[in-house]
Amino acid sequence: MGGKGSPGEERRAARLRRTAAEVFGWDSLLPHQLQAMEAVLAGRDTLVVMPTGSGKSAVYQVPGTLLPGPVVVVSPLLALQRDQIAGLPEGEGAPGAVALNSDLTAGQTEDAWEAVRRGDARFLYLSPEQLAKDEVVERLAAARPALFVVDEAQCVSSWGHDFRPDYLRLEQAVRRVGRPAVLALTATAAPPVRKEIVERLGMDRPRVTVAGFDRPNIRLEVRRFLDEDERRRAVVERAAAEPKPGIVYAATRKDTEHVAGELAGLGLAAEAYHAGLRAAERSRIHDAFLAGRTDVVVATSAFGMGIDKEDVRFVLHASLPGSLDAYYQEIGRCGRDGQPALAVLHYRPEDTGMQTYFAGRAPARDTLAEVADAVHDHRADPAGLDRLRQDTGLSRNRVTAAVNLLEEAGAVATGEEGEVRPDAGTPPATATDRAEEAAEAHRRTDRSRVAMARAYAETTGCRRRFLLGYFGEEYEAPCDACDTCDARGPEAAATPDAHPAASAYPVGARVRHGEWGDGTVLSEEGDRITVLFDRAGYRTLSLAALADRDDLLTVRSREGEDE
DNA sequence: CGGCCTCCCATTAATGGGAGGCCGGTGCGTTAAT
Repeated sequence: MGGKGSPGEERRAARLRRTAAEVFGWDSLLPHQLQAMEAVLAGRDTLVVMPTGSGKSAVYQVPGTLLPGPVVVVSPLLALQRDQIAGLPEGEGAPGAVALNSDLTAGQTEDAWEAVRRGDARFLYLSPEQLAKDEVVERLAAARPALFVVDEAQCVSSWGHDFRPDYLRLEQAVRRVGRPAVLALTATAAPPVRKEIVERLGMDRPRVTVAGFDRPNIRLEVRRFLDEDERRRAVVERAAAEPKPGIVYAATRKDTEHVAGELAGLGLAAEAYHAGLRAAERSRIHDAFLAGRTDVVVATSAFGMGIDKEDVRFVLHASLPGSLDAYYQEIGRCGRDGQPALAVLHYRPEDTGMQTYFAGRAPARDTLAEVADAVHDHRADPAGLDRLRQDTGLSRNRVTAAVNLLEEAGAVATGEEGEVRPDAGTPPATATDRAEEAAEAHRRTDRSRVAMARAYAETTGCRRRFLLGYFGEEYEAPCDACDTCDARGPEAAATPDAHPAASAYPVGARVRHGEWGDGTVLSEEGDRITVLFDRAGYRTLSLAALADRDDLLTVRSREGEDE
């Protein structure tokens, strides 16, 4: 930033400003927005991490209007696709948009493609699953897209490994449609998540724009409980007492019903929300909340994406979330108007049990072996995912997840037409072993994320400092807006004095540990540092112990240096 | 891994306790049955 740039940059900035004003009616662009838009317009791969409501969509909409071809936008929810299209300007000079998904009849699908072909639809919204279909990829390639956008890009990391494995196959899709520039957008991504997004999408030396994470108007609290009934009572009482509207996140569908029932019994307009409800019921609750007719929605993690409501006053958690990535995303839904808001985590040590269970599910060895065998059987004439599914009788998702792991293990590779080729030097049994190791590494990482969420719940230091440190931002405590800063007073809560050994392991340094391998130093809190190991996940290490054994953790390079 | 439900048993007949088993979150797309 700073206004100085090459003549090319200046010209691009001027075009972007003019388009923003004339087509979209936006008179000013934020520095972060403009910076990312310039990179996109110049054809660079770009990663943008910016809070919801700060104009993230504009980063592709404005340059997308100026680019010479259609813009593919991968979006995880059909409801989100509809919202995005509804939010685009209409009228003369405005770019058209279509969504391609299972809502459409065959005729509507043809009409949509025709609109893309004629250039009437400049933005084309798709789920990652659509891009798993050869026909869709071929038609897209023929349309010569100028930009490939991945919205809610944290899904690559959070859903790609199991729940929606097509997220890990977007790189193939990008290549097959002609390798346009890639733009990844997300509101919440810790450094390792950013790294994974860049790697998994095959982004090339991307321009990275990260807006500040701190949300100073959100007060942070954690309450610890031993007894489940006491916790539940505390959640209900707090939700009843605080200014409305608010959201309560619970771990299970049953819990949402239970808490919503109790709140309704107190006379509040409270609703339970989870994926087990019928679609009509879900959208009714969603709309009522946005319209201000609901006091409290008690929900599982299903509720949230696409909630753009400014005046949410609190987000309570009725149990430990699976990661701080998820937690920060969820609490980020309150206080968007800048007015005081509240985030309280109600925690029991037992909560880690269920989160670890959720984190612990990897494909069965039998599944991996069957898929590895099927790929090997087709080595003379490599098969696509559909054929592998027929051969194995496994579900589409399972086959895709297994192929992803085999590919990560270097045992198979996907070709230009979606065909899966075995590596000639890797017999199926070896491929299965290696894929299993890759799955185990993901499991360890997921479990270490649960451990980090627990560490947040149990920290005695400033909560804001802990959270921001997780997202790679240094913060000088006290924040004066969290329970630990309140309890200890400004002096006690201040950033603890660094241990003398801390300077040996600066934040961002790449390190190697005797047992856990390579990793990155994420944060330092007094006498401890937290390191994210590539294979072993998050670990907290005592600086005193490290000082005693200076060969245990060695620094390989500092931040910004090449290894 | 923990919570919750069911079942069974004991026993001042209607509840209480313990053991065992099962379930637990996110969405797309496709398809079969009305």
